Amino acid sequence: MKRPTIADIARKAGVSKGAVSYALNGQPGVSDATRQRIVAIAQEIGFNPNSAARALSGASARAVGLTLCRPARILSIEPFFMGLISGFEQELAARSYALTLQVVATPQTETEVYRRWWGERRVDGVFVTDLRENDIRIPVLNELQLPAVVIGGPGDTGELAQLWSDDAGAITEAVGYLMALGHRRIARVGGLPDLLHTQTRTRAFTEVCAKLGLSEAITVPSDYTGEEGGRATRRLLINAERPTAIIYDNDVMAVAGLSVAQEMGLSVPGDLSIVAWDDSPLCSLVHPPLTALSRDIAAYGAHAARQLLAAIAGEPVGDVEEGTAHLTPRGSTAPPREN
Amino acid sequence: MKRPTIADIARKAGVSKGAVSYALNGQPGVSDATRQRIVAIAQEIGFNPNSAARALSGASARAVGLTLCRPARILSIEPFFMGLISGFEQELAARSYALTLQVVATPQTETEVYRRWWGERRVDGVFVTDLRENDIRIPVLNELQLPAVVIGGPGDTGELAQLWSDDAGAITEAVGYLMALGHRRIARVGGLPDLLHTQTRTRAFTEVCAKLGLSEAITVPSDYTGEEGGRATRRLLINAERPTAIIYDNDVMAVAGLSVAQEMGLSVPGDLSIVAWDDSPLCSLVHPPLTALSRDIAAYGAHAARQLLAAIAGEPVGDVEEGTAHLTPRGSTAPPREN
DNA sequence: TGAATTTACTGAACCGGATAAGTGACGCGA
DNA sequence: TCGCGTCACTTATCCGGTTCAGTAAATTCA
Repeated sequence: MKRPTIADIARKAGVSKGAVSYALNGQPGVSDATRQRIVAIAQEIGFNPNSAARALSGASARAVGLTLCRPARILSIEPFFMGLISGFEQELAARSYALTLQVVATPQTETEVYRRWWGERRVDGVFVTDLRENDIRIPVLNELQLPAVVIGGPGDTGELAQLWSDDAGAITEAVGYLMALGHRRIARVGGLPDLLHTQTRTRAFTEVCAKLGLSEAITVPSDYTGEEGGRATRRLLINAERPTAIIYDNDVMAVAGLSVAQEMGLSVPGDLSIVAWDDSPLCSLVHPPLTALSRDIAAYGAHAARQLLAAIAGEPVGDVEEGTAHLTPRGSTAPPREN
Repeated sequence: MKRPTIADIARKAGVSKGAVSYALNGQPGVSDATRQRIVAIAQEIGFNPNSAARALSGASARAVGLTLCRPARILSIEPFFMGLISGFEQELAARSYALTLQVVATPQTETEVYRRWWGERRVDGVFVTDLRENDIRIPVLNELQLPAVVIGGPGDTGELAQLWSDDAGAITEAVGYLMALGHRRIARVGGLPDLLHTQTRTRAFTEVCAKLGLSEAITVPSDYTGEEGGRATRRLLINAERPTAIIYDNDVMAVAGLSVAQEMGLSVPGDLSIVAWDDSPLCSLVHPPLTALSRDIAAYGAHAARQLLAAIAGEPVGDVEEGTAHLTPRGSTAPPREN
């Protein structure tokens, strides 16, 4: 089956290729009557502009890219990215931009993918997640002048637009809530320590605990996997002075932590309260359901997509802080047992 | 920054554009010495062929598409798709094919996306998941002659290649195992009933139970979500003659089922054994860890990608049944308690 | 009424590769 | 030594859009 081209439309309408192009793109240079005739013919024969031809003649590729740099077994279970992607799509689909995905092993490979995409003119811009300190991807993107939105800061991204969520506010709310319940020994199982937003959270956690008079605000670094999250929990709970509440940097680790606590014979929330950061259906699935810091990840992604499209369009795009996650109390938190 | 083109390379090497194209694509028509010189220059200036130009001059778009038709909240937590995507990427990245993703709401929209992708010449082929009975996507793909691999059959797909896993074998193994433990009342919480592979599983479950002499092999339909899985579990367990073992069509529902059982005061595996279909890290996270039907989903995806690339290359591609999932016994299964 | 401007187009160049057709130079067999 | 085939290229065309320069007709304005 042959794909219809603007030449086909031009022939049918009895005009030139150029006129068809103007008509379909809403450019001036054709009369309303002709435009309507051309649009009708395009509709009728099911015309879709060849994206390659379009991209080649200097216009945009109408595609944006996302690289995911996590091992497959983490990606498969981590709800965050799929939520983010769903959010991207809401905006992208509406303007018929395609999303190109690539799973990579290292940040080094990510920069290579950016270079290739740029060279191939495959994408008009990219989403950057998991910002690190002195992130090697940032200078590459700046050098290539490839529009990008960086998710997971704030950090030093040069000219690139950024989007992050108010992690300090969220952790203040969580710690305040646990203290109001009567907890005094609160620990945190953190995400990958080299990610910038993990560092932001750690700093905020330490500060807010200090301000509220909690002497020992321990953060155990972890890596977002259930195994590590469980291991970190075990380390925390074998202490004589074990915490009465633990905040986890993602839901997967929180579920693992819950499981470890139950396995050690501790009751949740009686002996240990648990708060999960990011509220996926996972949190409501387990028993007891987990108190979580909820934020609308799809909305977060949609916002990022709008920013990226604006950056691609050449509009000035500032850095944006998304709203604070709010606490959704469920069965995993309660006042600590007197002992 | 200007992208290097073959014209730049041609100028540097003192040859024509055509020679460069032949040299870089391994075509005959240039001497080894010249070829090496050209390749070296391309390397040096970091040349990547413009994908649009390539696609336009009749070659392939070097991209394949995947549409995902599940609501965001299911996608985010369902580990299957991310595992599949990781598998796709293993093969695609190796041959520098891009993966274009689109999240859609209905199968109807999927067909529209296929038409658009075809018209735009954006992809060379597509992955089709969640095959249904009389699936409306199949005739569209056959009409467009768009290469495709259908995952989740077997079913009637005309000329399109198919890949499915041996669900009957897997369920035979699971039921056999539970019977060997002494279970006689085994139920199943199924996935979306209109998906073909769910129907295959249901049929196989009924058959194998009948063959092994289990009179009541109930399948409760569900939709892969935790909520529905939990609800279905509750319905099963309030029966006087409640099952002593339940097989779930995915891990999310199994986890939810576990949670419901515990909430109802039933011990797992003492009062109820649980088997999950598809073994994600989720199964090892909960307490007790879930016995699961494990299959290598990434390998499944990689296999599908190889098939799709072969179909795109015009090679004959037959239907393939992937290996049977094997049972990984964990703490959620045990002999039923005497009562 | 004639000149200037605007409208509604057409024709052709261009983007950057792939590729068919053409062209010398060279080697080799008769 | 002629003719033929092969090699190593070059030249030119094509893919399907976008866009700029040009043009004839219609309209505006003095």
